[in-house]
Amino acid sequence: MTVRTPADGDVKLPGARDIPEATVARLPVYLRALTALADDGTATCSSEELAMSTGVNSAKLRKDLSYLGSYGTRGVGYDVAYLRFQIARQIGVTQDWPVVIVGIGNLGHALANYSGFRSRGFRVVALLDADPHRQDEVVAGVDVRPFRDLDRIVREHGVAIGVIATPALAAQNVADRMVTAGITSILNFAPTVLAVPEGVDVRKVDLSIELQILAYHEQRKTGTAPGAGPEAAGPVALQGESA
Amino acid sequence: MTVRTPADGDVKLPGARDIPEATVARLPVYLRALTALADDGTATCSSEELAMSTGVNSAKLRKDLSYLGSYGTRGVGYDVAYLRFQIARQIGVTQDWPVVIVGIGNLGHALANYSGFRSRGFRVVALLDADPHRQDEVVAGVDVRPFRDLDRIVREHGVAIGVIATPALAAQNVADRMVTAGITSILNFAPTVLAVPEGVDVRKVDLSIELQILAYHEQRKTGTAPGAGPEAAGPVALQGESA
DNA sequence: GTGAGTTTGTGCTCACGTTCACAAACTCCT
DNA sequence: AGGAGTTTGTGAACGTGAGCACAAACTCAC
Repeated sequence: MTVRTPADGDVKLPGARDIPEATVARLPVYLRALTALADDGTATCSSEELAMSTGVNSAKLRKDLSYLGSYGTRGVGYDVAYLRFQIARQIGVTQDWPVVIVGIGNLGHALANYSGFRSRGFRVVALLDADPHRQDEVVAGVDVRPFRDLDRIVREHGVAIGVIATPALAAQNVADRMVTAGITSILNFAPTVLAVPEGVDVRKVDLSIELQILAYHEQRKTGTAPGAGPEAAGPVALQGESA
Repeated sequence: MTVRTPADGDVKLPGARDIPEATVARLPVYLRALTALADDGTATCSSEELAMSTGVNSAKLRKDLSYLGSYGTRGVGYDVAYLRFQIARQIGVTQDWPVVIVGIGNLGHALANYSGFRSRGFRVVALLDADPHRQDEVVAGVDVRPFRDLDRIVREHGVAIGVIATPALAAQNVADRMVTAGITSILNFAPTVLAVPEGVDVRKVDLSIELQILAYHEQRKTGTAPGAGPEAAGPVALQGESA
């Protein structure tokens, strides 16, 4: 459809048009579904089928894909392998991104062992922890290094993405150090709001926030109170008025 | 402002007006910030201060809070303890919700040990795993039970919220069993799209999707390729046309 | 080649969420 | 008491996203 435009001024590189944020968030889902189809040996699929297995509306899916380009064939559908590659290219996971994980507690262990990283475009190049007691360990084939090695590791491997799995109190300091080292994208599992300079992206994953959102809806579904116990109930004014 | 409406038909219970989804997702963030302020002994805070520490726009914050009711004082700000209670009440975490975690792998361990659950309105009443080898273990003071006990545990404790931390292949089956047992809210860590009946809420947390979203933006910032290596570059047609 | 059937790509409309900007309501000082 | 300063609550404008519905473009059979 870029071909259709009669006299368009801006000459963008092909495939570099800006994709809506909501669409970007769904592309990985499509990518995963397409990978599953490819593994099953399916060669072609319609937007309806793909929509079914990803849980989105088929019209929305087609519109999402149309932002990448016109990669389907009317009357036929999408070529699974081809579309898969195009999405992977747009996301940028045709090659592996080196990542560092900071904080090797329970969660850090789980992340380091998560096989989905490797298979989906990421490679853990280092596990860092400030605690010297942990620095003997070898987790998932990668040995734990002292946190002060961050700069060197980031430089050597060209790391752009960092994962924070530390307690909340350490997170901001870790983030600052990451930014100084040259990391520009951070995935934060610590329950804190991080302050970072312009140009650095932060995404946050927070377990208890997710649960609380569920609790809100759950409360609306059933009466009010959780569990089987009796309730103290009552809106109870409790008004304290400033101190 | 409900008072303002001249002749409104629907008589809702006070505090039961419907809150926009985007606002609901931010309430837990406000709650956490207010808890921190209360622990510091702060009695009062303005929307500007609260906005600062939660990383949102102050106007948005005020509008969010206005959906709960009119709990501030003009010229003064919000009473920390009072607002905190009101938000907790709206979310429904004034009492603890009992939850079950299914799948005690690396991630399950991390979740079971996560102290933020208990302190933020949730109580892990059972850890379930289908693997008999794991059923001797005691994790975080809770012992691991066989998955088939799900129904009984849900019934006994009045569990409404379940967490899935199994491999992708097992997730749908676990979800089905949860729904049958009476669970109506599911937090899914497995990288699969779950099919559930109407009335059941599912929230998904997917590590590699988060990383892929970061990768997309990272790719736009720097040139194109990740790491320090040389690039194969080129948009390369690679057009395969069906198989 | 032509017509019937299928599936994509997209214009349009509506709903939701964000942000601005300002009146209303409060405190504090004189 | 009154005015200056502060902060909330919200109407209104704007931007983004979702979904419908349909023309355009393809395949296949004859």
